Amino acid sequence: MSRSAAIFSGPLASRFARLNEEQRQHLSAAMQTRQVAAKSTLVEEGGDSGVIYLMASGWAFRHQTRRSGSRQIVGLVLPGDVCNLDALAFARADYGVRMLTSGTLLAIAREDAIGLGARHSRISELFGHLALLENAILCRWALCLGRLSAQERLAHLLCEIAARLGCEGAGSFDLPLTQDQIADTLGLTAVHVNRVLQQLRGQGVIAISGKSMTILDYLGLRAIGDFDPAYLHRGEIEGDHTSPRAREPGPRRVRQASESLF
Amino acid sequence: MSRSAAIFSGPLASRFARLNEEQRQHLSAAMQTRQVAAKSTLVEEGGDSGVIYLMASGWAFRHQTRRSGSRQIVGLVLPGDVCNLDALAFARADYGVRMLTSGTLLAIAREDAIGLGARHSRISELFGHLALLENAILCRWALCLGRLSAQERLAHLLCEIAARLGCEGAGSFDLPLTQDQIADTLGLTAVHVNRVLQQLRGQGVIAISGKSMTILDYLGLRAIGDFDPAYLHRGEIEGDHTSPRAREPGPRRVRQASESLF
DNA sequence: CGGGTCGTTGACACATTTCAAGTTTAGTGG
DNA sequence: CCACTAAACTTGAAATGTGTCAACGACCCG
Repeated sequence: MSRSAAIFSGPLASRFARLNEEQRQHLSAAMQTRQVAAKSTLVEEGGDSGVIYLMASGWAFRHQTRRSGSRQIVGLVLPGDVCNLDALAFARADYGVRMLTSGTLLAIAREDAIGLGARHSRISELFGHLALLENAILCRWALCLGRLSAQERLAHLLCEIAARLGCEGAGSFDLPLTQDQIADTLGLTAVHVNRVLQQLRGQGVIAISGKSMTILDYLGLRAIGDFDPAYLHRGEIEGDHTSPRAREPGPRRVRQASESLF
Repeated sequence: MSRSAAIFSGPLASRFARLNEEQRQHLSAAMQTRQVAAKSTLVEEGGDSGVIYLMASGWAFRHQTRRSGSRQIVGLVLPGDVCNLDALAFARADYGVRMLTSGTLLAIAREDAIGLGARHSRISELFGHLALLENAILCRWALCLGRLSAQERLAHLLCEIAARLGCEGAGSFDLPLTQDQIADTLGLTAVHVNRVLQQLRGQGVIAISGKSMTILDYLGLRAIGDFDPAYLHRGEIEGDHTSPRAREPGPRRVRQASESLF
């Protein structure tokens, strides 16, 4: 029966579409739902990562801190994302995770997630793909941090958020980030983020009222931020079960080293 | 038998220490050795990623390019690393990979690697851990790019390279990067990299002659770059088979949702 | 009503870039 | 082995994007 359907609803559903009902049952049997408040800390930087969290609803961010105190946000966790995948490999968290909004999490013990991965190749494959998707996003962030101007970075970030939320094109969404947090994401200061936001407003590509961000000219914003959504690989993880046979475990011929790979 | 011992020698051995002889046999049966010249392109940015490369000896870098032409190096591939792990998940490469030196690669067809991962949970677990290790490094690079000064970034990069090469403490190693490539790694210009290198030489923490980089004062360099090697998780991936039983697939009790995870 | 967080604005400082010209080094062909 | 060329490295002066410091206003929540 569809107990799993109840848990994997909304944004989580598409991320876990590749699993069959049985696999989803195994996962949901090991998971617990938890409501958390805005600003609550899910994972302490450098702390023990005994639990892995899935974001069912709400936003969070991953952050690293220097001894000097300055902070860099190294990832945004949107609905459907895993908060701390790195717990699968490492017992100690490299980054902290804090909620931006209140939200609903699914929690699974680290050892249980590892065990499920070991016993179900599709689950472990899914974890791997999610990790590689995070890598792709981090690579792009490195490009933005290293080679884009402040205005370009801001435009790029807004495009990425819109794309990951699935609300591309002109439209509005709630942006629960303070200018301080945007600055820590883009490697800028809050003062400068403020000025650049007003530039973008002045150019008529975005509009802001409170926490609500409206993209007035999506193509313009894309052009400013040099944004190409290919790196997000949307549809590649979610929709892959259009050809599920090719991925089934089982006897498979492995190419011998004598044949040419080149 | 120990054909795999011949293939997984040197730096690759420690990375694959977690696999048993049988699993290494499966991998090596699907792999081919290839010698490549310096500056050769392994993966084209945006191109098809049909083959996954392991670096047995030599250095390479991963890079992404903007439409404007400016380039960011998003990863260094050192001996023992996988060049393009992302091929496991995506058919199209997000980044290009080019050799810095001549080198020896082990190549495996994308589908074969996926198939091996599906049939051997330890292999797929290993892939996952390597992906998460890259993730940890990328997070740190984001912190460096966003929040460190030019001198700090350069010191941090040199510390990271020394640590990943396993030659920590004072010592020399060949650094096959041009100042241009260092600049593209750190989000700076080559001119500025040159100036900062000379600052570090003036402070007596490093010495350069040709391609040879000598760290004269490792602790000083660490202090300048705010470097803490914890994020490299050395020993955690390689040495994990101190407790291999805990990782064996097989019957495992999964905590029920009624128990508390919190 | 009060206090803190967040946003806004201005003037100034500075790290890094840009531009430009040289020098050294490495690679290549005769 | 030398001559030649391109790539890599150096150095200086000037331009500029972003940071810093400081003050004030708006908003929210208790």
